[in-house]
Amino acid sequence: MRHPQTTAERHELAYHPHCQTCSLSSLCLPLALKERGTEQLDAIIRRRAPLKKGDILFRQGSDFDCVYAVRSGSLKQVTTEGSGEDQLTNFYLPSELVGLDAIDEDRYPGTVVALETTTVCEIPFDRLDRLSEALPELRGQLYRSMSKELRDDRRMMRLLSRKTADQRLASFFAGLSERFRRRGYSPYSFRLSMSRADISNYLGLAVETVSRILGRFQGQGLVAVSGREVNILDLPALTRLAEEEGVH
Amino acid sequence: MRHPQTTAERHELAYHPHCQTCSLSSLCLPLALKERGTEQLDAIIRRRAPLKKGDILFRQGSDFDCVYAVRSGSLKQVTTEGSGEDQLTNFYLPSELVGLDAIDEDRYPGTVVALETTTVCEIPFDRLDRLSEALPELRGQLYRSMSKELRDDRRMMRLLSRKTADQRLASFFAGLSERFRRRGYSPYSFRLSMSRADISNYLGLAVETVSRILGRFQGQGLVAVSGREVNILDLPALTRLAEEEGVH
DNA sequence: GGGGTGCCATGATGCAGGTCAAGGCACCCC
DNA sequence: GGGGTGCCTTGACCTGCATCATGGCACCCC
Repeated sequence: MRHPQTTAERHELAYHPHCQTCSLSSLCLPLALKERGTEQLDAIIRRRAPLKKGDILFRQGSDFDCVYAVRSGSLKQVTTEGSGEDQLTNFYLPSELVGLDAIDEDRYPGTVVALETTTVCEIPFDRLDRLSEALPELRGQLYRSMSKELRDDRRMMRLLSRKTADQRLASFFAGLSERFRRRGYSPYSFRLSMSRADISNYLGLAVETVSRILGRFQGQGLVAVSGREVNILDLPALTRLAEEEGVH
Repeated sequence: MRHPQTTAERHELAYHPHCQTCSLSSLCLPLALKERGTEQLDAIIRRRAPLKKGDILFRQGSDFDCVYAVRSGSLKQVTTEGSGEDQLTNFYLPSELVGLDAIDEDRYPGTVVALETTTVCEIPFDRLDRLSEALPELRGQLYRSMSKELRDDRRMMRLLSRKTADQRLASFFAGLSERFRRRGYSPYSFRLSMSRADISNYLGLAVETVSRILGRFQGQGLVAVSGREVNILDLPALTRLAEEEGVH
């Protein structure tokens, strides 16, 4: 994804790698915390060397001990089951928490891979849990993060079971656009960090279908796509298309 | 769903309607709690009059204040979006928690309806949250419940995006069987509390497809179905079929 | 009994999107 | 330059499942 604030972030990383000064604190875990709480949270967070594109944050089946907050870049979660093909279950953008679905079984249920150069904050879950005892706001934020992920999953199920290929792609772009907007980036112009194959896998379509529909959208003046560079030309129409009911 | 313990449960309801004596305590929230904690949890739980088939536990969009633990019976969660058709996102069985996906937005994201006579325990979330401050085991159990639901959702996404109609139905029956087994009921013989329409909606199929495939399964000696009465004849084969990779 | 209603089954037909195959373009390394 | 590799696009064809339509059965109420 594009990083208009790259320079600022580099500066911040070098000099104040703390929640207090992180540009994401209003979206991320510290959201509801007061000064003191943020400091305490900060104390248990470990920085990690940036991941390069294709680097693995953790592997499916390995022991769960940390959740990760995305600081910059993006990742995908991939689950392999049985003799089967992979299923891409999620993309993660800055401020989102990775690994919450591992708490229950104490093992990560999928492999998480960086889609580009990516930095994350590593948070040992047992310490986070203990800290959430003393900080009701942190606890609430954790509950909310998980609850939001549940809601998003339900939306995804709806997409997969009731929407046509066109609507899936429209939803995907509208969703990305919205996520960028909330993070302060342009909702109209961005660079995809994921390949067509990733998108099609995530949306439950064939790569060819994604390609064709993107072409069609282009023809209809909805978007302008060139490789991974995306310009959304008619967001309202895209949103309308995404919300229209499936033909089922 | 069938209730071999109905008499015992009625007895329990009348005389000791408490977590301490609930037959589900080893599956439900009190799972990891000690005596003392169970009592405290018990103190904030409200009983509710049993719901009859078709009764609504709460409506989509109404204010969130409680989560509910299913005590007996079963429910479905239905989400209506836009101008559209309903999407059935979940079935809930005894010991499962309903409403966890409402925390984030403070409104229930779907309507929850009883599929048969159903009793639930009503738990005000703010009090549960506060109690989870003092009881780390309760907190852990809450985190685990949500995490498990996240994992189940991912499995559902996989089902919806990669599995054929046959595999979806095989997964559905194998899953139900497993859930009954864990609750101490027969994994081979049970009564569906949901209609074919519910099943097809949940699995992202047409009712007709469900009907046809059930017929085929019957012919193959996998199950014997008569109305809502189900006998699983070859669970291993069903499981194998469910796990086979989609043809995509 | 007759007719209404809800739920399920089955048959005929069509289409959205998967599959297979081939080609284009950017980039890299020898 | 040439050839390899990764990623995307486009075209031709085919199939799994939705859709439409009809009928059966159980149950209820008049």
